[in-house]
Amino acid sequence: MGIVRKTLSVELLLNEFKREANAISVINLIKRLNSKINKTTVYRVLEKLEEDGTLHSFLDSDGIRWYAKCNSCTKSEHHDVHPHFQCTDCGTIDCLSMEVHIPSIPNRQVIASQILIQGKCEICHG
Amino acid sequence: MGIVRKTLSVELLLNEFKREANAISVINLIKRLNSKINKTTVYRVLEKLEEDGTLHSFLDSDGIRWYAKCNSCTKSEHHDVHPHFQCTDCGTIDCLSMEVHIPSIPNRQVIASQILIQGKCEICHG
DNA sequence: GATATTAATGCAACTGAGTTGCAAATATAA
DNA sequence: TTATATTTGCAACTCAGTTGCATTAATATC
Repeated sequence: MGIVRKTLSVELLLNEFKREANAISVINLIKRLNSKINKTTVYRVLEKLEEDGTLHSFLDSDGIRWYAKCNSCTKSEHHDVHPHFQCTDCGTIDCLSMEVHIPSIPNRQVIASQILIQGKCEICHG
Repeated sequence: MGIVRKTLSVELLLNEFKREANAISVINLIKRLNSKINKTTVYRVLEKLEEDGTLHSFLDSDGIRWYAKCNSCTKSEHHDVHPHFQCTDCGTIDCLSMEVHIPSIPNRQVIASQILIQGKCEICHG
């Protein structure tokens, strides 16, 4: 159903993404907003923001859920299909603004793909 | 440390992969071998078989761990780097014997990548 | 602005995949 | 055959994420 009411929880969560260029794990968001929002609410608001096309989510190599801003998605069309890059040193994840071409596969219909690239980020690589 | 002793648990688990072309989730293996092997042992043996380069593991879009046979990996070299395809209808996952090219990224060092493609498999696509 | 309606929230308890510590069992070396 | 070191089962635990329900708060209506 997406976000219907402009509540404090929605505002606080959107704020976190305004001042953060990278993706943020749900675990981290729960910690950051610990004194202000209940963890159940964090999960529920994030889910709605994803439905709206405001955020998108994905899992890292440990199965932990992360969220990041969408660039040009809407409620009906989610076209934020890019790889995510996780630094093996600092753990930071960010969205890569590039396309990885998935070749078509005989007798199969490709609907979506999730790509997680692991390596050293700009800072830790140096 | 990998597999050191040829135990019944190792044999039973390897058997499951001998008669299965596709990947198998740990959950499924625990169910299949429920009366024969304790779940802790299933996790531990799979871990060792992965160290040996006999199996490789990955997570699906729900964060559930799956295992599949390796083709040409050894204890020291794991080069089974291929995408996995999960059918959104039947849930089956299999390894795709193709390479997806990950372009090099400025100022970053790419170490590994995990690609999960979702769509309709050969059977469900029909 | 006051009140009714409905969505959103907090809380506590739960779920389920995966892990840990330890004593008992079993494969291999001696 | 016995010693020793690995493997196993069990029970209890961890922790991310979910559920049900009563309470609170945002919006619509009067």
